[in-house]
Amino acid sequence: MTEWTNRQKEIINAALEIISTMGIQNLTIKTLSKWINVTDGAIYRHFKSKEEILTSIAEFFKASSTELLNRIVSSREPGINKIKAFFLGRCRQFSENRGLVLVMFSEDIFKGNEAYQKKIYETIHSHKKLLIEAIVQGQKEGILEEIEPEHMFMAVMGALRLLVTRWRGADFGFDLLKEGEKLWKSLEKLISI
Amino acid sequence: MTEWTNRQKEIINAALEIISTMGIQNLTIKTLSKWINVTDGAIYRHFKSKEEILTSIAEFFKASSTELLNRIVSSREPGINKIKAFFLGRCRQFSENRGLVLVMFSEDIFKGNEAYQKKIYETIHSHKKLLIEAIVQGQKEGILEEIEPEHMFMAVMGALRLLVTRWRGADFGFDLLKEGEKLWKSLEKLISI
DNA sequence: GTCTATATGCCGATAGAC
DNA sequence: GTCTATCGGCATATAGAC
Repeated sequence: MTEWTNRQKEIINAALEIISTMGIQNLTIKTLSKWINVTDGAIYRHFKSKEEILTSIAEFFKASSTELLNRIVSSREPGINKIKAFFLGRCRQFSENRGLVLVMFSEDIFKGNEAYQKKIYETIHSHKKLLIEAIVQGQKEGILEEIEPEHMFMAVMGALRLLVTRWRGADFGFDLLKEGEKLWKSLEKLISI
Repeated sequence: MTEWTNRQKEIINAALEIISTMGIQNLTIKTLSKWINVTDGAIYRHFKSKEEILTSIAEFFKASSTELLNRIVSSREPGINKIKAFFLGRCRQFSENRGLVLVMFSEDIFKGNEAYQKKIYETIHSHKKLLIEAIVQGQKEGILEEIEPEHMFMAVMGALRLLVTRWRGADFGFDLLKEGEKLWKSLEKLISI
């Protein structure tokens, strides 16, 4: 399933809003149907199960972030610029759709939904692969420190994750992109030679 | 509550085991009572609610990690050694009790249990404060890069978190302490001048 | 497509016998 | 302290009228 009806899109967006404002725990068929002003039974006209809704969210996430990544990878920029573009692109993406934060940073939440987990895992993994290629490229260009590329990946993405976690903890109360830019400047100092 | 009966300790440990093997979703009074071979009603002789069990887990976490941290802080080591000791100490701690991983890295999971969240939040926050003091100390000693201490904290602890997440994803199938040591060597290169 | 009504199951928690 | 039995609540999902 890669094409959705308008109602389906409405449901997916509502689910993302509920997740980001009230937490995944409160995403039930009931809260979802109330959100878009229909009764709970009506939801099942559009999705055959709650699991299918979650899987659709995973597909939405994949579609919207793969686009960002492909744009970056196909550019002929130095490795470090690619990493920066990804780092800040993610900040922008999260700012625009807060629901995606939870989708991406929730290893436990969706336990039990294998289709969902598999898709998220694949997506994150392919991103990781491409970023590590950019790191290797940067090392070859003599700009990045010569450490295990995977370790550099962990430092950069781990820092981003903590920033986003703090942002959520602060109820999205600061400008993620602005703070992301500051953080990136610090990280750049660390990873550059 | 800071002292527990044997049965209570048994229940707390069982809960941690269930969380680490089957996920927090499957921690119910029923799975818990089955795990230690009593009926569900019997649990309520030892804890008055499920919430109280979770809060006890938070207290257990606090007790076991504060001890580590105090030992480190009171030492007269250079700042960077303190950070290293904390980093590897955490790896060791998680290796010894896998349940603690989920306790620490689960912003969402325990939503709804305010007592739990508050305690975990306080604990993590006090650790962060002490670590940042160690970073500032290291910068004064001229050993660590002169960037925003908070950003260095995020890079180091974020990387640790991703390592631990990978460890869990691999079903604890590699030696966390060993991989942690490798990761630390890389991080040391990044943050040192 | 949406409504109301309902089936089914699991959850946390309690009562009372032993 | 543990047992069995049970309550009330809420979850997903279905059936049938409109």
